[in-house]
Order: sequence, then C-alpha cells, then structure tokens
Amino acid sequence: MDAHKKKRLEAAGWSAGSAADFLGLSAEETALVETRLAVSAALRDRRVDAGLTQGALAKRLKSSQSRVAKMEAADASVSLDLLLRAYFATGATKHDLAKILMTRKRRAAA
Amino acid sequence: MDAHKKKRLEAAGWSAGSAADFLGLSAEETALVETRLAVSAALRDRRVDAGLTQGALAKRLKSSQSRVAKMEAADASVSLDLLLRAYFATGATKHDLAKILMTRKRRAAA
DNA sequence: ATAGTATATGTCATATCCGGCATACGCGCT
DNA sequence: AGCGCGTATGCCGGATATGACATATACTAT
Repeated sequence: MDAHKKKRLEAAGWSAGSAADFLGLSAEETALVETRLAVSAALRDRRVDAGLTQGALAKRLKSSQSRVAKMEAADASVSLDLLLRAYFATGATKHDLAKILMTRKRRAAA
Repeated sequence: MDAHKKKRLEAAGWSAGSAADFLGLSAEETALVETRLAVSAALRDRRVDAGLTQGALAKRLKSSQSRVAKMEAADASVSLDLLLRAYFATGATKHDLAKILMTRKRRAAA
C-alpha cells in the first residue's frame, strides 16, 4: 500500500466514517476505504448484537483484544483479510457481506 | 468450480474441495475462501474485458505481472487487500463487488 | 474511593506478504 | 525449427501485519 496516502488518511482521521473524498482519493482508493469502513462497522454491530466482548471474539479468532479494537476502529494496520475473518467468525455469510456493501450508510438503530 | 482451479487452490495450500467444502472447512473459512475466489474470478473477467494484459494491470497497480497472475489464481500468498485493490483498479465499484458476492456461480459467457 | 469490566492505544519480535526477477509453459505465426 | 507474446511458478530480500503484552481510559457498582 502506498505509504504516503496512508499517512494522509491517518492524519485526517479517516476512521471518522465521513466522506473519504475530501482528500484527493482516486475512485479505487475510495472504494477500498469505504469497503473497509463498511466491514468494520458491520463487524462491531454483529459482535455487539451477539453479546460478545472484544476479548471473547478475539479468542475465537485466536487473536487479541487489541487487534479486535483496531479492526473495529478500521485502523490502517489491520488487513481486510483479518477484518473479514472476524466478520465471518461472527456468523456472517458472503451474502451478508454483499448486503452491507450494497446498503447506504445508516444511523444505528435504537 | 472447475477442476483447474481446485488443483491450483490445493497446490497453493488451501484445503478447499469443490461443492463439498464442508469437508474440512468451517463456515467462516468457507466464506472467506469463496469470497477470495469470487473476487479473483471477477478480477480476471474485468481485466480481460478491458483488453489488458496482466503486465499492463500490474503497471497500474505498481505491482508485477507475477503478482497479478497469483491474484487471478487465488494464490494463498495474495491478500484480500491486494486482490480488492486490483479489482477496483479495473474500475469496479463497491456495488459491483456486492453484486459478484451475491451472484451464484455462472459459466463464462461466450 | 476502590475494584472490576470493557474498550482504546502504543510498542515490539516475528510471521506473512510484497515487488521483482528468472524461468518455464503455451500458443500462434513465419 | 525458431520467435514473440501472454501467462504461470518459484524464489528471495525487504516491507508490513500479526499476536501478545502493557498501559490508558471510561463507566458501573459497591
């Protein structure tokens, strides 16, 4: 991954979930960032719905609580592979993934 | 899944069977492998449709022809990050991604 | 105020992935 | 037979993500 752009992203706090197009992001980069954001948000939703703590999910993944926190923060240091592995570990299916990529951003339900 | 791909997967270290994925794989692992396969196949489709060689796409990605070959072979050594970056670099959108994840496997059109 | 629980953040050694290169394979063409 | 082009495969040194751990923060309950 291009280190320069990554830095810019981090500096701008792209985990805020706002539009990534303030920065001079190309369409590909935007799509990738949005995909990551969509999965990390969905992961958190599913974990919380399942009543799991970050530590509990980490154990399932043979990972660590801190990694899970970073996944949900869409930290630049976590890969999509790990993100998806965690997402699927909550019981999500490929179809679920397709749905969250399709769906427009939406405020959390009460 | 055609026999070719299955062989390549196994050779690359995946324990994936074809329709009988349930053999050794948990649901999460299956979902992850299927996602990788879906993206790599879609990547190849888009590249070929665009009339690009692997080398040309590699140049766009600042990667190498061999990496692109491995992406399309769903080689275990390529990450989903790289796979998706390549996919989006062909002009695909997040919505396109959702579609290929949704869609059932289908024979290539003439 | 203290303890307990959940989450966030930073660092580090090492495991994994990366681009690049060489090379092999296949196929059409002369 | 060669040649050129596109693709596949194997390997390597360097780059990056990983789990583990320590620590910080926040909130609840006693």
